Amino acid sequence: MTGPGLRERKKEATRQAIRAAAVALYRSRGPHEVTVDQICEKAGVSARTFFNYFDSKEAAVFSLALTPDDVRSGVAARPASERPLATLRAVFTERFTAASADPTFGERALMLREYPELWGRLTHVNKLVEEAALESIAARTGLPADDLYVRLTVETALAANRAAFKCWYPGSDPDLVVLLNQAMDILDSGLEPPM
Amino acid sequence: MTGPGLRERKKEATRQAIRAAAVALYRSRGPHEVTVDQICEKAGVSARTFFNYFDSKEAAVFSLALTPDDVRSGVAARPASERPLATLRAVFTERFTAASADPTFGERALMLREYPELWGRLTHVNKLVEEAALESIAARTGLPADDLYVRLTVETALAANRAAFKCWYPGSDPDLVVLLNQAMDILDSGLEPPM
DNA sequence: TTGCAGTACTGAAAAAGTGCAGTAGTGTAA
DNA sequence: TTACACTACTGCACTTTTTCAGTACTGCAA
Repeated sequence: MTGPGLRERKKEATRQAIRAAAVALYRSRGPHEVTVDQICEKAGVSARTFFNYFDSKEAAVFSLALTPDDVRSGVAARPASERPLATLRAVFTERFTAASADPTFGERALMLREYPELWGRLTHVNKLVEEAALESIAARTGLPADDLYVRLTVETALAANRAAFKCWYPGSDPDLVVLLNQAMDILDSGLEPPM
Repeated sequence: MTGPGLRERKKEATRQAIRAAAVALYRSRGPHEVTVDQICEKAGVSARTFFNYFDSKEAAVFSLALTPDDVRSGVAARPASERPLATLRAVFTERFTAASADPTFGERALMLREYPELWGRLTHVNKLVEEAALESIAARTGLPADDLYVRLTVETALAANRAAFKCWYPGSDPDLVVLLNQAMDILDSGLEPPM
């Protein structure tokens, strides 16, 4: 009822302050002009604390809304009878809903639009997410991870993700989750042309 | 140039947060209805931390703008040739100027006006301030602390203090320091009626 | 009167955060 | 090239804050 203790809440607040400061500086000065010290000063935190939270400067900015562990535990929590694509839709929408609560989420999206060269930093993490999804769906269906159906399902779900994310304008309608659901609906309809 | 370190600044911020929360709750709920836990919750701090900063619930609210040590060191810092009343004026105005920077100072004044029964809590501290002033002025003049001139000077200065404080409406002109100076001017003029 | 709930407060241990000193890499100017 | 300044990052000692497990007091109801 009372939620997490004071310690947890303050910890999360610190993490959030660092992230917010980092993203804001990346946006206002450009990724190349930002130092750890500046982030720390803006976040009201010492450099040492910064590195207690993030392994690197980049990590503060690129910690994703969707982690491999999210995917694994999310898939595991869904009923086994569910269609794989429906499972991934549920997991992704659930994660994005949670991410929307993070004030820096929209900021980060805008940052990526403003400095597209930063997309490169995400490829590695995206690959990890994909692998997690492959493994999870494979385990659930009993198929091998390199089965065509499994691969296609995962690729398709991630494609819907990317499409929704790129169509999304943070802070304005429609919501990212709405867009993602629309994309998934289109997939469900077999990519029927929308008339 | 860079001022106190991050640690010192955060410490002061915590102290201030506790004081602000305590005074605000005293004002909004009345002194009797406030618990330490409520103050802590509002200040975003654990109960233990509260007691690391203040010996008691009351101490958070009644920590004075003018402490005995302030008086002692303040007087010692003034030139020995100065008239005792001028010394006390300087010390008091200097302290009140500093206190005005404290956002809770006006709040506390209003609290005392709203709950006059709280004045009683201040008598002990006021006595300590008076003693400090007596000792300091006595030491400076070479007179005994119970000398009439010394006593009168201290009592008079404190009276000016009280008068200014009670005439003052926090947040509006004239400033507390201005009022104190006016009171001291009147004393300097030998309590000439203001025409 | 007894028991109980709530509040003030304390001590000790663990966690979070800071300061410092130092290593390593990188760009830049002489 | 060398030298120097700046930045990223680490290890360690230290301080601050939280958590937990208490004791003591106070008002209130059975």
